[in-house]
Amino acid sequence: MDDAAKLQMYLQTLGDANRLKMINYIGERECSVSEIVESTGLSQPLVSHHLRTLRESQILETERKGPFVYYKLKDKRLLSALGILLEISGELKDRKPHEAMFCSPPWWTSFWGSK
Amino acid sequence: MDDAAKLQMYLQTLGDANRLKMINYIGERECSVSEIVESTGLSQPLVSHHLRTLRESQILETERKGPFVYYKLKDKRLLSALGILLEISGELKDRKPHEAMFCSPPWWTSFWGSK
DNA sequence: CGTTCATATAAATGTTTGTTTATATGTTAA
DNA sequence: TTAACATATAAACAAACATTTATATGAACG
Repeated sequence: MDDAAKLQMYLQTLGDANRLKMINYIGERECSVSEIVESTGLSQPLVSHHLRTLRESQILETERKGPFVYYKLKDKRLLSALGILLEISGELKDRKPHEAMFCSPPWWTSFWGSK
Repeated sequence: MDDAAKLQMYLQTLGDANRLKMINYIGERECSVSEIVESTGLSQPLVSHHLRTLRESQILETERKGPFVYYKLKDKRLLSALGILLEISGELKDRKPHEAMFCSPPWWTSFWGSK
């Protein structure tokens, strides 16, 4: 797998509303599956499925603690990149720019409906 | 359309190998469709179709000059963001990092098979 | 051990998406 | 206006993907 393919896979994985919601909720923290299920309002199997995708794309990594499995970002630089992209896309037609969501905390408040 | 949706759309559009190839070829320049067709080796209708997607996502913008239509990036910051993402994804399993493709020229040589 | 809780997987379904083939629109020049 | 070139669109098809429902694995605790 060459670098173009890696980048493509990485971006494709990011380009899903529910997965972005999850990444946004996780941020710089470490979250259990049930926490993500609850905060996103998505079904448990759906969350688990997307988490698998995110893990296989190596965007998230896991650690088991007792009965819980915790997910966190593998590379925090992702937040910077998403910050830029959010800025760019936020300036597109029919809406104006605003505070950055990604980048540095607290950016996980109020935009995605995550609590 | 809220910002989450915009970001999602933006990322989804980026997450395609052929579209990335085209963006990579265009870079900071302004390119005609036939130039892109030739450099990518893709069929003309396919290129035209992807260019439409990129234009509708407001990643590219167009200018007509005589019989030619030129496409260029609407926001050059995209290259910085892609630079970060390329760095991150390049460090993933089964391959090691290397020079950045996006960011500053000449990053459009040699990685995508674009000439 | 057997029950309960947390998470993962499988099969089934409907939708979206990329690609091809064929054709149309638009521009220039003779 | 007709011919030649540049680009765009449409229909048709196949493959990929997100989602649901149902079930399985795995850990803790009585």
